[in-house]
Amino acid sequence: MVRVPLTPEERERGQRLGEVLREARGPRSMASVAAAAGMSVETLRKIESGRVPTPAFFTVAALADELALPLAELAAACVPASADDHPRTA
Amino acid sequence: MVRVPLTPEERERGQRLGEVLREARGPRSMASVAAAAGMSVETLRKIESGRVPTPAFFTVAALADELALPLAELAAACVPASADDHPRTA
DNA sequence: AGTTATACCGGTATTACTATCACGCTCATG
DNA sequence: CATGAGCGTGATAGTAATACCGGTATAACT
Repeated sequence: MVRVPLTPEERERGQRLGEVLREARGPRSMASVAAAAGMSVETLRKIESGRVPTPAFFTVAALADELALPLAELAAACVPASADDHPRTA
Repeated sequence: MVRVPLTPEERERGQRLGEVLREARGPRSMASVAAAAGMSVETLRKIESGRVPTPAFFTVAALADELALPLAELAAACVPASADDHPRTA
């Protein structure tokens, strides 16, 4: 296996990412946000629904910027809080 | 064309991303950073060298976390300063 | 009823990312 | 000289992201 398929954990993480983004979009339409962020509506829909669990960095960055969502907060929201991979500051 | 190839601008942006990451890695070896961030050394090398201009969001997030680099700063460093895509506050 | 706007879904096409392998280069050390 | 660590490059393989298309459903408004 050259490229390992996405694990269920990664897919769940993608779902959380999508939920946070949808939350942040609020009442705005998918079309306007997608256009403002420079991507197709299909892509935004798949990201929000979690069907694209690991979007490109700049895709997420453009969305976060457009939605005034801090990137760090967005990344942190995707980790289930107890799954800390760097507990050296704990 | 269903999926548009990456533009030269996107590739340059990827090169800047790689440069910032390499800068942040400092004297640490690629192998240790890649292992700590959960990816192969080849992947890290390609990202740093800009040969992978648009890595996955969580790949970059893991690297930034490992290198103690703020995600927002990293994203901001990839925009050539004058190319502001949201001049509505200007 | 017809139109418009929004959103969801499946399929399809094309490109890009991730990983492994293999080889070459440089430098330091024995 | 041999060896090893670290970095670079190319080929190969397999999965995923992005975009376009057509169809469907719901709600609001004329």
